[in-house]
Amino acid sequence: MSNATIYDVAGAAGVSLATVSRVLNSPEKVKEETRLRVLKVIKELGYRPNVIARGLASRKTTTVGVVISDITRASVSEMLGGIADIAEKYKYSIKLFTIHDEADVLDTLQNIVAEQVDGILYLNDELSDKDVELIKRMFNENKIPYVFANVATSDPIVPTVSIDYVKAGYEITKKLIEKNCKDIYLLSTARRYSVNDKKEEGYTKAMVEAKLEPMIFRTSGDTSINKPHFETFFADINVDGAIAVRDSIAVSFLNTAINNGKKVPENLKIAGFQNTKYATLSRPELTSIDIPVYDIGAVSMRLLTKLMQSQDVENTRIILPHRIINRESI
Amino acid sequence: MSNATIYDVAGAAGVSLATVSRVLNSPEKVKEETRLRVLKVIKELGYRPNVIARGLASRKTTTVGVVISDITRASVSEMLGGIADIAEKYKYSIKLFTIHDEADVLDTLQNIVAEQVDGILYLNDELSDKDVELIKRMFNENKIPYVFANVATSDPIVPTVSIDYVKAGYEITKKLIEKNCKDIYLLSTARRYSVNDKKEEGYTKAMVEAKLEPMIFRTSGDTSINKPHFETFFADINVDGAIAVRDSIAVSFLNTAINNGKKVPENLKIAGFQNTKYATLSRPELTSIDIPVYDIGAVSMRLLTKLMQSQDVENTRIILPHRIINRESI
DNA sequence: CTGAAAGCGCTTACAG
DNA sequence: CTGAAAGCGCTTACAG
Repeated sequence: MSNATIYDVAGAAGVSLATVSRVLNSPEKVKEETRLRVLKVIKELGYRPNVIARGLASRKTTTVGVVISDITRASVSEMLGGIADIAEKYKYSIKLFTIHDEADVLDTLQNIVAEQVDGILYLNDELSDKDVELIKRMFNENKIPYVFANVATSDPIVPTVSIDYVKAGYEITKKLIEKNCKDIYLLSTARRYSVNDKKEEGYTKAMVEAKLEPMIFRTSGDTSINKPHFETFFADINVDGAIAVRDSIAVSFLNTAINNGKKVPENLKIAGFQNTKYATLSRPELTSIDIPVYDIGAVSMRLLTKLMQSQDVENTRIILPHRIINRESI
Repeated sequence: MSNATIYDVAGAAGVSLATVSRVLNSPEKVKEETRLRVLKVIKELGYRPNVIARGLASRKTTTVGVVISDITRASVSEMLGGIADIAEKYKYSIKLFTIHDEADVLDTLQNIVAEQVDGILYLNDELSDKDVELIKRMFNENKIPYVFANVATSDPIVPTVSIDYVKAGYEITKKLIEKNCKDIYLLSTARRYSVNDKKEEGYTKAMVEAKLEPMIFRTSGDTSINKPHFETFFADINVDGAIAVRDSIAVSFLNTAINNGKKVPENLKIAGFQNTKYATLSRPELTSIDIPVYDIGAVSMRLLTKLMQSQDVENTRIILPHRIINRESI
């Protein structure tokens, strides 16, 4: 079946292999009659150019590397969906790379470069500015275009697609304040993610503006760990508002609150981040900030295609809109 | 940096490029002294072999293709995690392919073959036996090893890693029957997935054995669609037990039941499939069948590595264990 | 143990 | 518009 090579096609069509190659890559240079004949043979033989050989000869692999740190996080698959759809549209293949240790990040990056991808998409929300600097230098040295997706960096040069997490944190906090909450906690993660830092920044700004004291409670994203944390929390803390950096944390907090006799939203208002299925499946349903994860993936990939084709890009720092989805918990 | 080629290394080490290649691929054939010298130069120059050139010359790309139909499903990312971990261990790269239309499946498969991957992992739970037949033939013709992950096929030849969905469906139904439920519904999807068919098969078997009438209610996985379905359901149906093919469907059903005055588990018992976070975040917490998604990915990938290296594999149809996680909803 | 040479399946100037 | 030839960066028999 499709183990025919370009020589087989050339032979059967009575042309040289150069002409077959042109039919595929710059058809306008081939006389229509010849082109049609070659195309016919290609179809009959089920010929598909060997992508590897083409990659070596042309020095373009039409492959992008997608780098992910924690692949098991739910939002990743949705973002991959956006990436895959756009990649397909522009005929790029996707190679997946996972990074575990901060330790071997450099080694992994070198491997990725050796894989000869035409561009790189870096998905990550827990990168420090130092990491970003390292990655940036690495890719620049090898002249390989890259885009960060859903990374909150302060570097003004790095191509990024994200939302404005500071603003989102600010807005949702403001909303609770307007509803007369005074003791508003931010439920964040013990591990520092750059995007959570931004949410905290927005939260803190709103609190300080309202002359309220910012209070950040750090716990784990793992329900079995945060549940006991929240139990002790309710034992001795006054709280009438809470914003969690993830929906799942918000729902876990909400359930514990109800167990402890709190009425939501009457005397405790809760909001989450990400607007996942958790938000609609909780009782009461959760107000949450919708983050266009699919779009972040798709727009990143689109931006990367432009960069790979050296197109002029007016803006390499793209902020996508978020919005608050109002439900019953506020 | 790492734009050095094998020629640069050979030159700097005073050997031929063949020797450099041997140091990398069959070091035992090279005198230790020479090997050490070459290795030193490789390190100094930061040389990494061009993966594409190697792929062309050796006809092995050390890349596996992972084919996914619905990439946005939550279980996919966990399965990818298992795949990625094992792939890394055995030094394989992962190329991702998504299939949308049943229509162009053949075309996509041909593309994948043209990508010269050494093996293919097919993740899918909605394949018909006819599709499986097609895919099988395609890959066999091109002599490319493959494994189906989480696919329920009846074909006894196809390499597969999955759980016994019939048994799981049977066991959970039996459990409800033992708890004296009589009117037990299976909440399944309108769209037919092969794994859901298996769950239905097990459910039906248990019901018939107990001389109860099997009743399958088909709805959507989308909460906004199934919620109104469930509202009308409760308007005129007697039910004291329900098994949903997914946790999210179970939780949606559970919430609607409670809204309609049902007491769970007192007069309605509910179970789900997959044991996701939804199960622990619902009130009451959901009893669910745990499916080792990460393991399915990891074991599939491991099996594929064996197949790619033409190792003798005693068993190419692997059934992983599942178990019922008992919580409050039963 | 090592090197010279052919070859993997393409692309792409260079002639004509 | 088309063909002959060099080359992409490796691997791998084949000699020695």
